[in-house]
Amino acid sequence: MGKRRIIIEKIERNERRQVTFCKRRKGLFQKAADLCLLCDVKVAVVVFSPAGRPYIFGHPSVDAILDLYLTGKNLVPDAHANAKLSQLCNEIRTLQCELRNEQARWKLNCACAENDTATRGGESTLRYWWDSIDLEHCDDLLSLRNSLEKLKKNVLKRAEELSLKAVGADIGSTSSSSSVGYGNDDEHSIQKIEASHDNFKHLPLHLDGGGVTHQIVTDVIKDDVKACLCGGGRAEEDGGD
Amino acid sequence: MGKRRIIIEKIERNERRQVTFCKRRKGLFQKAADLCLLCDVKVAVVVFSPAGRPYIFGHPSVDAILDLYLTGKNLVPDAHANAKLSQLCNEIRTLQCELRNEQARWKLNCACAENDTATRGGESTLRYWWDSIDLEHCDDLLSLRNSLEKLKKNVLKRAEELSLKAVGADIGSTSSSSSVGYGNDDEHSIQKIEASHDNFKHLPLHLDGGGVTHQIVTDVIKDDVKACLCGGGRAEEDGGD
DNA sequence: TACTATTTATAAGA
DNA sequence: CTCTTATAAATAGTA
Repeated sequence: MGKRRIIIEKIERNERRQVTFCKRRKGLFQKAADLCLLCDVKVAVVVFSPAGRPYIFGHPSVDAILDLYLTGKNLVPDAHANAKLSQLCNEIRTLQCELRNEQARWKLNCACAENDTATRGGESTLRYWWDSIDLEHCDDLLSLRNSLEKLKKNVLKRAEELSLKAVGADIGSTSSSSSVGYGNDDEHSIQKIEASHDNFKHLPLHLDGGGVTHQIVTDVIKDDVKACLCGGGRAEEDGGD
Repeated sequence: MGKRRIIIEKIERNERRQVTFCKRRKGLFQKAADLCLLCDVKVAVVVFSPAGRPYIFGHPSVDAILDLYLTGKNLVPDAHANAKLSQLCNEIRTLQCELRNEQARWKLNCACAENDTATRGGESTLRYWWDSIDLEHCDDLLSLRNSLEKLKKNVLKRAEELSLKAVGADIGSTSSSSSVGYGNDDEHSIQKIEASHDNFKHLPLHLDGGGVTHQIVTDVIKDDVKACLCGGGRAEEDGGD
């Protein structure tokens, strides 16, 4: 959202990074505040600058929310599984971000090469410069895409195994989990975890909503993505563990 | 950022609120992730849905960050004062949000009244419909503005008193605060708190950056803002407590 | 700091 | 939910 698109990676120039930190920290806190008011929810945000200086936002208060979170983690571990789901989704989102970066870098190269070609027949239904890249006809990206397909299958399978292992016994028992304010959202509940596998059928493009259930899945993803980025070396085995 | 501007207040329609919650939660987590990568900082976000379901984001991990925060709070209280500053700024931001809402509501009314007038001479250098409101010539808003001026002075004064009380003794002693990773940001440090009063000279329009130092200030602000919204009843006394 | 040109995020609608 | 579209917000680069 600036004068030009940027790659989401560490900003090396110190001063610029500092400025961005201020701007985006403010933005983040504002978003958090909006979320609180609009949806009537509790939100806590803790940010540590590189130097270790803490910045916080909390509604109704950081400490109250952290208490709630930490207490709940101990008292209602199965409800807490939900949190892990969302965390996993977020980690995946971060990885996606890195993937997008790589893709963008490639496309930047391609765009330079195609530059003259594009100049004459400039019809420009394209909204972004990388729209002109045809994923199907780019060998590098094609292999990347294949790797992602594999990745998707791996994740899906792991998710299934792990969520069964982690919450299997709890699914169906609708009680015993509303002590500290933990409970069911509207009409949905823990069963959502079961349904969440479906969301992973859309990986790697649609990760929002559901989730998976275990740290290991993250590791799998990290390895696979790494493999993808290195040229699709691994990510071949379908099951493993 | 939608088809039309919305007021930041609780969405009453249940289904719509749920949708917004999902979208904005995702957005918030995405922003947090971006901040981590771009600025190489640690971020933890905890969100509790109305039903008490927890959603979290953390980099490197929620628990690690909460540990760091809670530990630091106990061990290095003066460094932790920084956090309180940022929290205060955020509360103010939330209040500002409410003010904006009131303003928007007023302007919406005004806009309806002015509607025909605007239709003919439609030069439209205006980017938003409320740009057509002239603060100087609107009696209601003028009194609001006056109240805000008073508010600003009150806050400024309180900030001074309280930051002296809270950190006074620590200013100048540059040691004793780098145990848990807490330390000075770049070249700035606790002295920043001292300088932060300056930021309040820009209240109520520019609240980012510095901060004040105590809960009471928040209360003052809340009272004054409330007074402003009720028509500028109080917020007159300059010193008070 | 403030200012814009742009890119993002999202409120509605299908 | 998911996808699209019209708009409002956020913010990168700049003076």
